[in-house]
Amino acid sequence: MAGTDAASPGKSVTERAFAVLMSFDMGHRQMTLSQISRRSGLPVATTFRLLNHLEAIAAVQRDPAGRYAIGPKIWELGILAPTHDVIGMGTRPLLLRLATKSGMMVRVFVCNGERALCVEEVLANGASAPGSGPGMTLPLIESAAGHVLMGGMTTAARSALPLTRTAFARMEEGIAAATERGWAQRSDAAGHIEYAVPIRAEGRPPMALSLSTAPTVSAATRPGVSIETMIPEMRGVARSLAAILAPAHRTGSDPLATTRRESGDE
Amino acid sequence: MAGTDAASPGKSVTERAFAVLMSFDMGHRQMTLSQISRRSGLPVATTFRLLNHLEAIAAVQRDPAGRYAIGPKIWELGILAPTHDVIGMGTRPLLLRLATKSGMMVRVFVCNGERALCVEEVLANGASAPGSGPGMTLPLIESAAGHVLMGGMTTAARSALPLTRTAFARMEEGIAAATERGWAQRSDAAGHIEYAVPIRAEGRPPMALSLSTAPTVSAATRPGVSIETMIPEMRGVARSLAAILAPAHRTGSDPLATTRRESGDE
DNA sequence: ACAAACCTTTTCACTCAGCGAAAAGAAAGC
DNA sequence: GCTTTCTTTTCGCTGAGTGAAAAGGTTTGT
Repeated sequence: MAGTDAASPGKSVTERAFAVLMSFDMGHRQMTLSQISRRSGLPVATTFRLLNHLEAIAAVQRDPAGRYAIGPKIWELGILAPTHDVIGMGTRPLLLRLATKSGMMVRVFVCNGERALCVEEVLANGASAPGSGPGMTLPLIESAAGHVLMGGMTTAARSALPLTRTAFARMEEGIAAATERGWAQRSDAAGHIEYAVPIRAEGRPPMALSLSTAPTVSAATRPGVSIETMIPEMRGVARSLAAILAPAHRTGSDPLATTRRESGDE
Repeated sequence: MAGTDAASPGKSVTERAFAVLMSFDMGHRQMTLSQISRRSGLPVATTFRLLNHLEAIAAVQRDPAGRYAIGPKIWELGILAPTHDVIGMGTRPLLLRLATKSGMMVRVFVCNGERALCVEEVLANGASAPGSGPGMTLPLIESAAGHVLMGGMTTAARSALPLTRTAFARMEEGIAAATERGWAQRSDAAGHIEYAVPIRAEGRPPMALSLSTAPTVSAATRPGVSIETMIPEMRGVARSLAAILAPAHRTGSDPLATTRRESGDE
C-alpha cells in the first residue's frame, strides 16, 4: 500500500498528483499505468490523466516499453532540497572516518512525515548494505535516529503520530530523556544496536547522526569501541557537520542578514 | 521569470503546482511566499493555497524564518529517477580516469525539456567548477551534449523547440551529421571546446558523455590529447557506462523478461 | 484461430475543488 | 505613527477535474 487511498472527495488535486508520484518506491522504480492506479488507489482514468499532465512537464518519464518512471525534473528539484546538502559537500570523509574508527554503519537522517529518511550512508568498506542506502526510511518511533529527530519537533507535531494514549506517554518520556542526555539508543529484536545524536545546523531542519551495527555484525567487540567512547566521537562529528552545513544554507537568499527585499525577483 | 506564466486558464492544477516548485532553482533555494508568487506568475492567494497543499505532503518545507524550500519528499522521489543511477553506481572511477587522462571536465547529461541536464560532473582535481556541477543545465541547441541528445529524439519532438524555419533546418543537418559520425563538437565564443558522445544503455533514455575545456582552460595542449585520441576514449567510457547502467534498470520490475503480472501490486 | 483477460486510451455529463479579488491581520521600514 | 510589504482568511463563481463506461490494443492460454 502506497499511502492511504488518495481517491474520494476531500482530497486536493495536488494530493492526488503526488499520490501518483509517491506510489513509486525503491522496489517500484518503473511501473505501468494500471500498477500505479492500483498502488495509488486512484481510478485508472484519473491516474492516466494525471500521468499525462506529469509527463508534459517531465515530472514523469516513459521508457521505450511505455512504463512510467520518475522524470528528470523531479530529480532536478530534489537536489535543491536542503536535505541534499549532506551529500557532496565534503561531509563524506568525516563520515567515513567515523565508520572506520567504529566499524559500524554511519548514517544521516532527516525527518520526513512519520519516518526518518536516510540521506547518506557510509560503511567502513564503501558499498552500501543491500536494501539500505540513501532514500531508505525507518519509522520515527522505532529508531534511535527517529527519537533524536522527534526531540526537535513540537509536542503538537508529535501528537499527530498514530499512537495510543499510553504509547504516546511512554514515547514522550523516552524522547525527553534522550534530549536531556543528548543521545538516543535502541536495539531491535535481532540484537542490533543503534546510537543517534542530533545534528543542529543553524537555520536548518534538525538531522540525526546514527551509528548502527546492522547489518554488518562485526563491531561492538572491537577494542576501544564502546558506547562511552563512541558518543563523544559522534558528538564531535555532528558538530563538524553542523559547521559545514550551516553557512551554505544561505545560498541564494540573503547573503547578509534578515529579510531584505530581493532586487530581481520576478 | 521561471517558466512562461503558469497562471491564466487552460492550465491544469498540476501544472500550477509544479510552476510553484519550479520557481526554485540553484540561485533560489529558499524563498518567501511573495517571491514564489512573483517568480511563478501565480496570484498570491493561489500560490499560498498550493504551498499549503505541498507542505502538507512534505513536498515543500519551511525553515525557522518561515521561508519555503523544496521538501525531503521531493528529494526522496528524485533519487528514484533513472537519471539518478549515474551517480553512486560505481561510475565515478570511470569518469575520473577520463578526466585525469584528458585534463578536461567530464560530464554526463540527460535530456530535460529543451535543456540538457547535468547529472554528474567530474574534474581531474575533484571539486566542481563554480556555478557548475550536477543540476546545472544547458540549452540543447547550444551544446555538443545537446546535439547528441537530440539525435535520440524524433524529428517531431525536435520540431517542438522554438526555432525559426531555417535555424531548424540547419540544426537538423548538424544533428544528422553528428549522429552519423557518432560524436558532436562545439566551441563557444570564448574559445572553449566541448565534445560529446552518446551513452545508449538498454531500455533507458539516451544520455550524453561530454568533455569540455571550460572553465579550466588548462588542457588541449597536453601531449597526446587531441580530438583523434579522445573520441575513442570517450566511446569506450560511454560503452562501459551503458554496460553498468543497463542491467540495473530492471530493478523493481520484471527480473526475468517481458510483461508479467506482478504479484503484490495493491 | 478464437476467446478470455488484461492493458491503455478516449469520451462525456456532472459537480466539486480550485480560483483569485478583496479584506483583514502581521511585520518591517521610515 | 504612518506607510509599505508580506502573510493569511474569506467567499461566491465557475471551469477544471472526475470516473464510469465503452472502445481499441496486446498478450496468454487452449
